[in-house]
Amino acid sequence: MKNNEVPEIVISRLPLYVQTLNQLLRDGKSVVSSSELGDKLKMTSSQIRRDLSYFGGFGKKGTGYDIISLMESLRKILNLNQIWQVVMVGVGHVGQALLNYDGFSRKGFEIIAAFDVSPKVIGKKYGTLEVKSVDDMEKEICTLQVEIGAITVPAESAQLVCDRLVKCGIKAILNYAPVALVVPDGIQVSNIDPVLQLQKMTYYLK
Amino acid sequence: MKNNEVPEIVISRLPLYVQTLNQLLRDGKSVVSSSELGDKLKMTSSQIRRDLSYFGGFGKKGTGYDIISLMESLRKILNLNQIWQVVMVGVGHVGQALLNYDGFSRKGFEIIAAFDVSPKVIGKKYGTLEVKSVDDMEKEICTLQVEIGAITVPAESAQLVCDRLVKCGIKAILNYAPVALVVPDGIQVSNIDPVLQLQKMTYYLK
DNA sequence: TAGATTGTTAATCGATTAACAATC
DNA sequence: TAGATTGTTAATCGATTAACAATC
Repeated sequence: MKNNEVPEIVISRLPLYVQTLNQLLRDGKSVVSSSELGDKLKMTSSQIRRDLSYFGGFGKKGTGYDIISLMESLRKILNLNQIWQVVMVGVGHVGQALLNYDGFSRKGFEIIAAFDVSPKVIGKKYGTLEVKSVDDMEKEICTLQVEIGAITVPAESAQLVCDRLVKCGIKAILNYAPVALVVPDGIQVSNIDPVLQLQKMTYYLK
Repeated sequence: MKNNEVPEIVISRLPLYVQTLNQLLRDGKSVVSSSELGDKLKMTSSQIRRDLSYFGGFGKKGTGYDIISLMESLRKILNLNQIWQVVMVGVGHVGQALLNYDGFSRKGFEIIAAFDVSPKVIGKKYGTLEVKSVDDMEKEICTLQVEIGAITVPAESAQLVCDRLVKCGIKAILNYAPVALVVPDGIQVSNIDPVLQLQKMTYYLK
């Protein structure tokens, strides 16, 4: 790490730890060692202890980690003890699947607004949420404190939508469009493109 | 790298190169240098040249890379010059979105069978594809030469579905369920979990 | 030719792993 | 106490970058 920042790759593993701890908890366990956790995640116990040590000491020597308290610590580090509001742009098939996906809300992410260009979906309701015209996007969200946006529009319009979201103060973007978005420094982008994933797997096939 | 294998991280960048080359082509360019490509992808030109050099020399000194021929070479390396058949299990909201997503077929991935447990969707047609009962999965696909499976079932049943797919000869799995699947050596798994992506971004927010 | 850019090697950087003293 | 496992440091490993000769 450059100064005293935690490497991004370490951060990206924390949600996996939370997920696995949850699973262990559901299996009825209450304590776990770094090597058990490592087995589950196909990682070395060293790496897990090293990762955690960036944030402090969470275990008890000779015993391991209390699952609930470790999970709580990690959730606090990742800012997961709050409900994060999300704005969605594009209510095609992917957008609709996301609106219907309860995993979002169960994990603390709430879609509070959805926009589209098509009169076919504008006005449509998903639960209590009504799809609005993308023309009204700035008016609707720039005053709110939303920090997360989901882009589920076609590739051609993704960059434009992205620019507009950033202008409205969005700081993190979940991008479903198959394009590499250009954003200013300090804006997080996560790309979800199943085709890229498939294309790297086919290298190993045949 | 251990022996003479290409590092996985290099492989994972190749589809991005293909994507960007496509974009440049659409913009009307026919030649690109490693530094231009690096600018687009926020990478150093060194890294791009190093990555490509694992597979040979594709450029011309003093000039750069012919976009079409580099793209063609990369597509061949990734085995993208064929149509890959995909079997899908789970036709809920996510599965339906995938069935309706034309990006799959446009990029050479064809969903040839879809299975579900629910009588509500069994028999339903998406284009020419009819959803079948998951009970018939083995009967339907074990004899085929499909190598790719998409798991779009709830978390609870994902591992079971995964085991059955592997038994049918599936070698690569696109997993939409929020669980870490356990698979035998040599089976590729790519996880698509938007929540994990969101959870690593929230670390940097607030 | 002169300028540009590749392909490749060596240097650097960062991440992972091994080892072990501390201690529950 | 003896056994187990943490937290941390040092060693190792692998990936990225810089540099440059080759050459289009």
